Amino acid sequence: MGTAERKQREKELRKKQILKAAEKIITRKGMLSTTMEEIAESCELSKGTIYLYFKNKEELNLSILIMVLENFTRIMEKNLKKLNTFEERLRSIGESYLEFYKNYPGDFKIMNHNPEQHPEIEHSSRELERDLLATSSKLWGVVENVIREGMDLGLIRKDIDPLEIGISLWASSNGMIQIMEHIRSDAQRGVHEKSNIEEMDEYSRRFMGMDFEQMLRNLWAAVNNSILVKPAY
Amino acid sequence: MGTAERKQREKELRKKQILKAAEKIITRKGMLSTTMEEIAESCELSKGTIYLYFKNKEELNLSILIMVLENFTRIMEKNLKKLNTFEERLRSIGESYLEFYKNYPGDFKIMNHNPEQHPEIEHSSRELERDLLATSSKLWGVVENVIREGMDLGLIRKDIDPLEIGISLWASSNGMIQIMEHIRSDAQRGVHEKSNIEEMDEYSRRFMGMDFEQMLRNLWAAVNNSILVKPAY
DNA sequence: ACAATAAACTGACCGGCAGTCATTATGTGC
DNA sequence: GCACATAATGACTGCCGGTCAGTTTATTGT
Repeated sequence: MGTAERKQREKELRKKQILKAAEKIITRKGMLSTTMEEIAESCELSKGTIYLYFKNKEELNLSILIMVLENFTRIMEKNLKKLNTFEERLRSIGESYLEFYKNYPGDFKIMNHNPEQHPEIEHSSRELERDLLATSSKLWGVVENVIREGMDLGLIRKDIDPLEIGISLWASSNGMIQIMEHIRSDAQRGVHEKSNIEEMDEYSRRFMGMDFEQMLRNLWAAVNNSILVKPAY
Repeated sequence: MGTAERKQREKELRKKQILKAAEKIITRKGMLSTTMEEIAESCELSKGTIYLYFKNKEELNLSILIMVLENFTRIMEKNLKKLNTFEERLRSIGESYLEFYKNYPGDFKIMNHNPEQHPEIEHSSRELERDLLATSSKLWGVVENVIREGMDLGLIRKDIDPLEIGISLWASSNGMIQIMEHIRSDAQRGVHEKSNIEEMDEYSRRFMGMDFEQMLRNLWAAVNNSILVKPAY
């Protein structure tokens, strides 16, 4: 009798529906401003029902984060598949990141959202934690593989850890974009509609006299240069 | 008659007292978990009074952020003054950052706290915005000056923008530490007491098999190498 | 077809917190 | 010691995350 299985599938489906609906709102309003009530309304359920599928708001947010990370990894992998030379592939990682930031600014913000810890509150399920760790590990792994590829080709110094480079690139990109968000929000607190690269560029130029994308590319170049056997000065 | 002036001074003093008290709590509990009531209690005032000195919680948080940034800039400048050679001074910037992270983990968290924007809510005062921008500009400026010094000595390539390097270093360091916080909080959601370098290192080694400080230093080296005239491989 | 049982769903309610405001207390000038 | 301004208060409002007793809907056994 497949009823139990169908029930299970339906339950998973509902969960996905809620996640999708929540993502839609959160990408517009941000995690903090979005209320559980709003999410419930948008998928035509009551607030209580949401809590049948997610223990609390934090778990819901975490689940969305996992979804977004998976999505980004997919994009990055898709872009990598199209390319043949190692140089292109190394460059492609940064480009994917920038592309994601441009095309999905809301999701990007989710990706970089760092939840504040409340020591008193009971923490989210171990399972979800493991999922998140696994998902981000997979993401870094993709970068790691490209670096490793470069090592095999003798193009990248073998005395460094490929994962370390992956994380460095990732970290510095995040940091750079965050600093830009900071500058933008300092400059235009509460007035803007949504994050986009043109706006970012404008502020970047206005306040620091330089192009944002160019800065990001230069930073990547800096990291890349230091890992290549023959740096391209 | 100096009464008005004294009143003014007293008002400023109160504001500082509130800020100090708030900082003390926030460094322990974080910005989100700290309530206005708690802050009020800790400086023996009522909640309403706090709102006479700060328009809302966001403005209070922003004022604290400015205070923390000023403090960090002071530390960085103090460390720079002690050193004579350019190489030491360049290195010192990164070390100051790490030192601040180790010694004032709560303040460090404030420094990296990115407030979510609520478009509906009226934004904070223009004056405060300008203060924040001026303060962070001053911070980057310190880095910029060291880079410029290196250029004058012919040790740093002149075809790059010193401010850009300053921001890059700052951004990548922030990003790196944030990613570590992420990993740590993924691994140990809600269980830890407070941020400290030993704990960070433990997680860094456990999950990525590498030392956190070493990673940070390597990242700085990467950026530095790409700006030096003769990279030190 | 229908009762028994389980599973999904609801929304009124609770507690906590940001922010408000009518009222009270304190200090200053005359 | 009175008039006035300024500082401070805390009860109150509205919002939101989270709960739970009760209701609706689906499934199973006979």
